[in-house]
Amino acid sequence: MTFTPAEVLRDRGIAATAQRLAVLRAVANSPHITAEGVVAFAQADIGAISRQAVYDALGVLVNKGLIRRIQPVGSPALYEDRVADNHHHVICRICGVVADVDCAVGSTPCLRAADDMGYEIDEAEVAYWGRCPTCQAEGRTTTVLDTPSSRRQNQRRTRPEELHPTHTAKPEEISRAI
Amino acid sequence: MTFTPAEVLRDRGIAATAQRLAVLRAVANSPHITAEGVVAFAQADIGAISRQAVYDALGVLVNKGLIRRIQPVGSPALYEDRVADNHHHVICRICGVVADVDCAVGSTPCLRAADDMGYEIDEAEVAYWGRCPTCQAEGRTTTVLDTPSSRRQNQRRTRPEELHPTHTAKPEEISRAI
DNA sequence: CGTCGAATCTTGACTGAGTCAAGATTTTGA
DNA sequence: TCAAAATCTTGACTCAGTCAAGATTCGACG
Ligand SMILES: [Mn+2]
Ligand SMILES: [Mn+2]
Ligand SMILES: [Zn+2]
Ligand SMILES: [Zn+2]
Repeated sequence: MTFTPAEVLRDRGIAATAQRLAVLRAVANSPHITAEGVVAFAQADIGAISRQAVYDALGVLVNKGLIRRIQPVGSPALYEDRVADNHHHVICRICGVVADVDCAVGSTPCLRAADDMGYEIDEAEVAYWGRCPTCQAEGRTTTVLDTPSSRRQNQRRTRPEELHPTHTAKPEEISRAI
Repeated sequence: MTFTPAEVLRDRGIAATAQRLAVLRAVANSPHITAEGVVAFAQADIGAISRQAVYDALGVLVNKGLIRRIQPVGSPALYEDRVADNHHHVICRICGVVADVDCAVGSTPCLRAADDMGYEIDEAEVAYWGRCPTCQAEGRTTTVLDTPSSRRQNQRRTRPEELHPTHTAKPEEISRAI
């Protein structure tokens, strides 16, 4: 037995409104979509929906585990319906495009810190940073994500590893890494 | 030979202004401080400084590698001067407090995705999520980070793993994890 | 030392992404 | 069917940060 989206919503204990169903379709249709993107899609889909309703729907759908919210630095939140698996995201430093990646290290990689500082740790969230195939092909080496004022401060060609020093590694170190 | 902060700044090719030195002192004084925190500290320190000057200074100091910016979800950016090593952050889901953690898996953990999607990956950024010792001691189990509207939607006791499904693991899985 | 151009700082308006609050509408389960 | 609860609409509002233009300061050079 397969369930309609409306049944899935009621099963989770929330009302199956036209707005929520439209939001669900928007997210299913375009992975890593922004809230504004959902607004546009859903308005085209069902004719009208308020921005607040979209934010509310995205919020409960995230809480109920039907969709996932990711919040890359420097970008508004993105939503996707790929919730069943463990996956991370790789973000292009140049153009900001986001892609899914599985993690190499088993099913719960990096889920232990060297010293947990007394915290009960239940999740390790990983964001990979790099340069996407398109930006490589176009030979782009400067970010288009910087603001004009930071670009002013930063006339030299910025090498990415200078921006994000943590866990920076040379290619051969990457090969060695577990 | 040890260098004065002013010398360090000039060495990196930027002017040693009173504002930048005050920002540097603010960050050195309180790890994981917000920009607003820096404004307050620096104003007490040198009498007056504009908010824009603080943002500008934080920006160039980050670009020059003298300080590090971290941007936890749901929090304004935080700044610290611990830049020499690889370290990550663990964030309390209940109260939002941030602590430093080293990563367990060698010096470049998680720096390889299963499939790099054609990206040139140069960094893996890890955020650990959990419950801090204080919140454990106080027996707090509900977030104080949610907004009122999301709290309205979310009457049941929220178990953290329901909020952040990625890399969720039971304790025994954590023990098994590399 | 003084000077001068570049770098930096101040001021104040402005933006994007998201939230709040109150009242109207819709959904659901009895 | 019908009311109570949940949800949606509207429009103001907030927060963190950015923009732009002009004033001030820094520091390399003479
Ligand atoms: Mn994804
Ligand atoms: Mn830190
Ligand atoms: Zn790109
Ligand atoms: Zn806490």
